Amino acid sequence: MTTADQPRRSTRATIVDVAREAGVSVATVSKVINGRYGVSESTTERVLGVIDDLGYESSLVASSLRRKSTNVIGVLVAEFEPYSAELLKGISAGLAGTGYELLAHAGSTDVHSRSGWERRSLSRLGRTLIDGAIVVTPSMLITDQADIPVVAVDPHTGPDGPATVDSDNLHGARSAADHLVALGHRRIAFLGGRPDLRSAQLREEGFRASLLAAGLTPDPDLMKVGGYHPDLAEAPARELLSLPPDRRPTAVFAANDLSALKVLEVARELGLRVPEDLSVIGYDNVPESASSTPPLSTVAQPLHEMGVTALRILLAMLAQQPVERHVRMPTELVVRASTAPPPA
Amino acid sequence: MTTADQPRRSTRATIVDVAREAGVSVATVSKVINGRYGVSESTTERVLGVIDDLGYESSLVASSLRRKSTNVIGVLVAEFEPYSAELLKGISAGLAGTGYELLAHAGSTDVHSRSGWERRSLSRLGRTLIDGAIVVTPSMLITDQADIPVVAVDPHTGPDGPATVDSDNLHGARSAADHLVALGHRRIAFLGGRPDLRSAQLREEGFRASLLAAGLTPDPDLMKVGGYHPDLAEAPARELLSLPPDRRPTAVFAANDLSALKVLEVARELGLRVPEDLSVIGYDNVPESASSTPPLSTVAQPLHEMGVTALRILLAMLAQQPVERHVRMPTELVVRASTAPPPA
DNA sequence: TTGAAAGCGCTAACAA
DNA sequence: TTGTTAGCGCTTTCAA
Repeated sequence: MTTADQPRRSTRATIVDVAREAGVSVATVSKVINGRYGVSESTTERVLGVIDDLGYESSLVASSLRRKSTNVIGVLVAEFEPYSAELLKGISAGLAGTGYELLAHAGSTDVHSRSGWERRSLSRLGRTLIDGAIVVTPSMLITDQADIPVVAVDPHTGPDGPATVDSDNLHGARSAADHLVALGHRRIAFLGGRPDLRSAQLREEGFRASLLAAGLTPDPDLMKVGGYHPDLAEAPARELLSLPPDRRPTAVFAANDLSALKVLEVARELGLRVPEDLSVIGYDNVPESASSTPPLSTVAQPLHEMGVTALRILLAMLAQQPVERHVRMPTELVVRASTAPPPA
Repeated sequence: MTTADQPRRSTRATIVDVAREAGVSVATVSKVINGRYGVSESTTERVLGVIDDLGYESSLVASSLRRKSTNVIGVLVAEFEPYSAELLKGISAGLAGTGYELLAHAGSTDVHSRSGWERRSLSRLGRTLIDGAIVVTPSMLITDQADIPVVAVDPHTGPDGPATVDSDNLHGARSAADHLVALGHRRIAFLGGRPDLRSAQLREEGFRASLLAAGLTPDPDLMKVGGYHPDLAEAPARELLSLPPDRRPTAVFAANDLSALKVLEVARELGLRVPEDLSVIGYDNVPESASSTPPLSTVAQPLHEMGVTALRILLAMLAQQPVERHVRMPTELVVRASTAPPPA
């Protein structure tokens, strides 16, 4: 049996098309779709047949607008870079069998005007498109913008915000800097992250603590901010490595792998060999860090598990179940080939 | 100045709230938001002020429903695994400055019932939520489900479907198998991909061609299908490696890295050393392949560029500009540590 | 320059 | 068991 009496529209079929074709009301079709009681078996069958014929699928947008819940989880990121991509893999894996769908939204287009994207995304999607959200490295404190459950991964600094998942940044940074110190480095630079994120502050703190414990004084000239982003890290990296040899750092601890990778790039450009002339260590252990030249020493965060955990917390919140609101995960030093003793 | 005369609602502000607060009609607020002409400067200012006070952001869902276009690009995947994540990174990077937002949708929850997810996603999101879509490894031939522009990455096999981006699978597979042959392997197994995808068929074809060219006959017992998915690849991998030593392959070419990684895992479990007892080569060069033990030899596809290209084609289609509808990208053999001459 | 009203595709009372 | 009706939050004619 073919389709409508009218010439086949080129646009997708709507519930109205189905209703007309099946000779029932729109409400009845809706009931069939959503498995509500009170539709005769014969009608159900007929409607289902038409739905099949027409290849009808309900519009997520339209039903979201009307319904209170949508069964979709939102993952809000500024952009899809290695860090958020790893979290996404974990979240996606954790989603299997939960009955939820996943919608990931990249909200910020410009590197420089990237504050507040999560507030905007949350407002635009919250309560209508998504039932709950995981927001990755929010650029500001999240309040209950959209009155949906939210968990933040690598949260913004500030007093009681949303539920959070992070890793032990203080300890992680300490272990990275300790590693450099243990190798014998004395002029160690720090290429910081986004100052608004608690993680960046803690990594700096860990760095300082390590140096102090070793009897070294962090040199203000060797402390730069790279914003966790390669584009933002390039200039400070270049400054650091362009210092005269006697003042140039023999090692740099970059607050994330992307910045560290950029340091590698700049070093190569300036003719500095890593690790012979310069040691570099990153943070995060994104997959890319293993395949750089040389492979990057770094501090591993369990990104997949952090994603899974964030999802678990969010699902518990959605199910109104009690759940811990702050989870901190361990880190691990990963020594690869970008760190070595300083040049003699 | 504080907010409403009414007790602050706990739900997000809507356009009605803004209108009430500003003492204008909803239509006027809409005009202000969308920069339409015909609103006095003073009114505009007042409305903008209220919007700011209330932290109002328009609901993507509601405006999508009413509008014809949404300025958002959809990326439709079955799940977020390394392959789609890499494409996503490329797409995300390419999106900067285009004015489009990105919404990535994971449509399939279950590994086993994963056929047709893209048809569903396309119907549910198309024309209402997204202006165009990039669909990754579609499980079926895409017709104009949603009458929005679509480009498929790693397309389904079949006659003229949507615009496509893929890489030279025939040549890539050939180079992988040639590598194994050149190392001296004679009993080479093939762990295939998803038979419905053109890429999987071509990789098998390339494999056969290589063996034939070397005067070897592909052994049907050593040809398995792994479906590109670790969960689906485990059983066939185990079968292959559990064969008696004289019939067991000395090398396996897995049709994608995820399957190859699974082979590594199974080999380890069975006490086979890689590459001493068994060589393994994958396909894709996802970042994970570089950090396995041992690092995986593989065939690189330029995944970021493929993502960027798919986006470029899609944007051209959206802009009604002429554009090539099929782009094939080159591949490159990446030899790492998982391949070596066969045991003597 | 402003607002009233219709309607996007759907769901949920409520009536019939 | 089915259909009528009233919206969800927004944009867009069209009148005022």
